[in-house]
Amino acid sequence: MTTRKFCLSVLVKGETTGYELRKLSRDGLHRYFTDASYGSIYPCLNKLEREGLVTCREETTPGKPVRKVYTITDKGRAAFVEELQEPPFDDTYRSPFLMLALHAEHLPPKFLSERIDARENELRQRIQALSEELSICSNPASCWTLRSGIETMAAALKFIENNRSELESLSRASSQARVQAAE
Amino acid sequence: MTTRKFCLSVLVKGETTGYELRKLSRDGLHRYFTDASYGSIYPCLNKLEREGLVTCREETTPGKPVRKVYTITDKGRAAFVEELQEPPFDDTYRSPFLMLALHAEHLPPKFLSERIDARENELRQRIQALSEELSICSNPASCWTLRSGIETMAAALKFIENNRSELESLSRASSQARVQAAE
DNA sequence: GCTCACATGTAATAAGTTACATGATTTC
DNA sequence: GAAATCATGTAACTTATTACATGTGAGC
Repeated sequence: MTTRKFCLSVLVKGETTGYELRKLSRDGLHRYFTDASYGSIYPCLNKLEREGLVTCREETTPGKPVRKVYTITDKGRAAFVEELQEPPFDDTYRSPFLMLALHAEHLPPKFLSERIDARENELRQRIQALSEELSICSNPASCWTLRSGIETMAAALKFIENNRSELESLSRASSQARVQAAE
Repeated sequence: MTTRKFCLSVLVKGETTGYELRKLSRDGLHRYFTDASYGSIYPCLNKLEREGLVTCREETTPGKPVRKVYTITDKGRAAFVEELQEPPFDDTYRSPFLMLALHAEHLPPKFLSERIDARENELRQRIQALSEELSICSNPASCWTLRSGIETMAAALKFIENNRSELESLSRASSQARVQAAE
């Protein structure tokens, strides 16, 4: 259902292909909604076509594989607006990083620091990606959504930057304790 | 795998039951990591027991159903620390709310406003729940994680409060346009 | 008398992931 | 010559959800 909404969400804004959909689900704004693989996208597009919510045409560019370009229909547009108004509504946040933070005392200091670095970089990259998208964005609702993401992630990043030393101390302290206990 | 890490994450901090695990996965800090149902928790606990990572004892309180209380073993503790250091590490955020924001123009103004209210309330409730947990929290790593969650959600809430009118205008404007087009 | 909280568990079903299969072109 | 990008798709597998099954006690 997530994949379906995601596909329709992209398609109401314009034509696209399965290959592009997967990229969109990993790179930009749509990362907020899904992280879909080929194995879910292609069957989904076929199903949408069977239901008459999208149409498909094949495009041949010389020297490239055939692309199947999907276009949403009026029926598809109506169905999407309907489905948007159906539950579920609750946002979910799954954070392997915060799971690590929670158990910082049991992790090797080096591993923890590397993970914190990686998380900071991940946030910086995503903030930058969304900022770039924002700078060329003309649709007001898309801009709003991008700004929301940027500000939230900026807050998350700032918290880590300001407080990481505390977490790293915990890891070092209990790491030393383990070494001493072993002696 | 999410459910497994979640169960072990709770169990390293202390004994618990399947019933409690489900509540924890919905209410407090652990909402960040999973939202597990009985159908995933009970089979997971049985598997952990078979693997020797937890032990189980039955507790009978007069007038109440039998509770199966699970305790992590040394082997379980070691396995958890190992598994924590395995991928995946990427945080994922799934936001049906931002999906609505993105398509604000196509939604009825009343529905949108109700959803924004609901999202604000959801954030306020979660911030309050985490703040309460923080006020009685003694473990430094747990405090860190709670504060991280509180600050990030506070930023998300503030953004919505400051910018919701913009989104609501978009919805009203296109709603009026649809009415005029119909006339 | 009804509903909620406590408490465990299974079976059918839905959904998505991973790995595989295929193949051309471009870049290093 | 290797790797990356473009491009579509399937099959086996894993995982989790939903609904069901069962039963007690407390509060309204």
